[in-house]
Amino acid sequence: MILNLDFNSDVPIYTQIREEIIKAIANGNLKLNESLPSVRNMAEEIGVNLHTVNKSYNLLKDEGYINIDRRKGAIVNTLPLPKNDLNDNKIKSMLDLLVAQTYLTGMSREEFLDYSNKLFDKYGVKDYE
Amino acid sequence: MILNLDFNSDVPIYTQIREEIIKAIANGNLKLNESLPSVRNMAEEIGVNLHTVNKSYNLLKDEGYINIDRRKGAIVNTLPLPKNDLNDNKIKSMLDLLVAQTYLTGMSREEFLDYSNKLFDKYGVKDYE
Amino acid sequence: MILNLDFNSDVPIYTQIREEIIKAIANGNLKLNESLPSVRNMAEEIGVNLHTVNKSYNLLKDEGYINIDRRKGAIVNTLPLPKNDLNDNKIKSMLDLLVAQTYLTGMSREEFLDYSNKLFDKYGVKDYE
Amino acid sequence: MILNLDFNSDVPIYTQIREEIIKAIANGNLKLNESLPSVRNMAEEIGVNLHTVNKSYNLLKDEGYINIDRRKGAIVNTLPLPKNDLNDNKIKSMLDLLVAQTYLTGMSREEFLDYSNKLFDKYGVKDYE
DNA sequence: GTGGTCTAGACCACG
DNA sequence: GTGGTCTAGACCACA
Repeated sequence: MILNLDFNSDVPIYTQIREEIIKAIANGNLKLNESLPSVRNMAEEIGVNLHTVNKSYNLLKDEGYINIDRRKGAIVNTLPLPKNDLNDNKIKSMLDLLVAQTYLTGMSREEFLDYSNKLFDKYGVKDYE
Repeated sequence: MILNLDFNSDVPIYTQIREEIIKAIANGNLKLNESLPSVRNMAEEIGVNLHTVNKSYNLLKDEGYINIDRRKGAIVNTLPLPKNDLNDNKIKSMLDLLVAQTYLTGMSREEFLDYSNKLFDKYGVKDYE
Repeated sequence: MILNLDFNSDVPIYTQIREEIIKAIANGNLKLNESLPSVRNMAEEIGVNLHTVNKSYNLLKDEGYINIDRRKGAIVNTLPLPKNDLNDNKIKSMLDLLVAQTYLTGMSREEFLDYSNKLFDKYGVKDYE
Repeated sequence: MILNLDFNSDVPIYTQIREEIIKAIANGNLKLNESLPSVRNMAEEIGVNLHTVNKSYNLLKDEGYINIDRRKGAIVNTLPLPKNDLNDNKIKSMLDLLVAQTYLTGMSREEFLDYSNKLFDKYGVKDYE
């Protein structure tokens, strides 16, 4: 389990861990129903505090990406996640800001959509099933 | 100048101000070369400290969205912004995460692209000129 | 950590702090990967507000001289800094003005170059490695 | 009299005017004993306040670069300026900082000296007379 | 214990 | 009247 973390970033470590795990699930590095490393192992592996990893796992649980089972530890949830208005709205709100920035910084609509498509390809073909 | 702020959010207020202003520029509520309210006016209007607004303005200046002119105060920069690798990479990195989340939460590629297109329409037709 | 500050100067204190730290790094008083005093300690030591020191540290971070690590505080970056056109241009622009002034005030080219060489000697022999 | 000013810079306008005039004198665009434009004309030409130009001229006078004569207005002083410890120390102090930054940002001593020599060439050959 | 954020209020530099 | 700087003091997020 390799996470790409930047300790000099002003993005909190627990947020970075959350984001890296989401990407890992999306691109298949973490398979459905697979167990994540234990909080303790993960913390040791990447050299951060137990609390930090714990916070990330709890975030991911609250958002529905993983389940935390007393016996089996943290496991990736079956996908797609049950529809969830909160997640949906968060995504749309982020997308709104992102498109505004894209528009203002001169990246074309076409370039944006192309790049989006490339990312969807990377993450799977679920929408074509 | 109405900004949609959530004082209970854990997103810093100066970040929210920054984001709201970017959207306002993109959708034309703030016109090119138009002056933004002075730091003090804006602060009073939205009920925060002037330093908070000041921090937002300086962020926007550093990112190229506005200029701070000693004579005229803060004014919207002419667009599109000069190409800027930093902004570009930030956008692509955000998009990566966003698509991962979209993919996992069951929003389809089509829905995502449709929504993106709607946002681009909202923000202008620059790419069809 | 002794900084040479002039509270009566019209150069802002945070700028003076920035400059003193740059010199301290260059002449080895601050070693690579060494931690700088915490914002609060430094502020107390030199008798200014912690926000003033904070601003200096953030400037230095933005310019690449130091990193601010959530775990270890502010630490001197490994050198030389990654090539950076912005810094490069700033230096050349300052040098332009400086040579103009030197030329007009009667300091000879030779004296200027000698003094420069002495300063390079003081700051290390990196360029002879 | 063309001055290269940046109204979005955080360097005060009067400072920029001062610096541009120093460079203009050094490279011969302003000849010795030549009159500078009147405060009023200069202000109109570059679109700034009278006070701003006035402040620049007074600075230049205090530093010895120009003389201000009631009848003839501001005229470039004969060069080189009379030796002046204040100016000398200012230059050495700026040079110190500049070399520190150069050293840390990886520009080599050779490149620095080469560039300095080029600038001296641009500004004249006084030191070889 | 570290830096990050925010507030309140003051004075100054600039144009 | 504008933003820039600085102070004092508080609370929070993070690790």
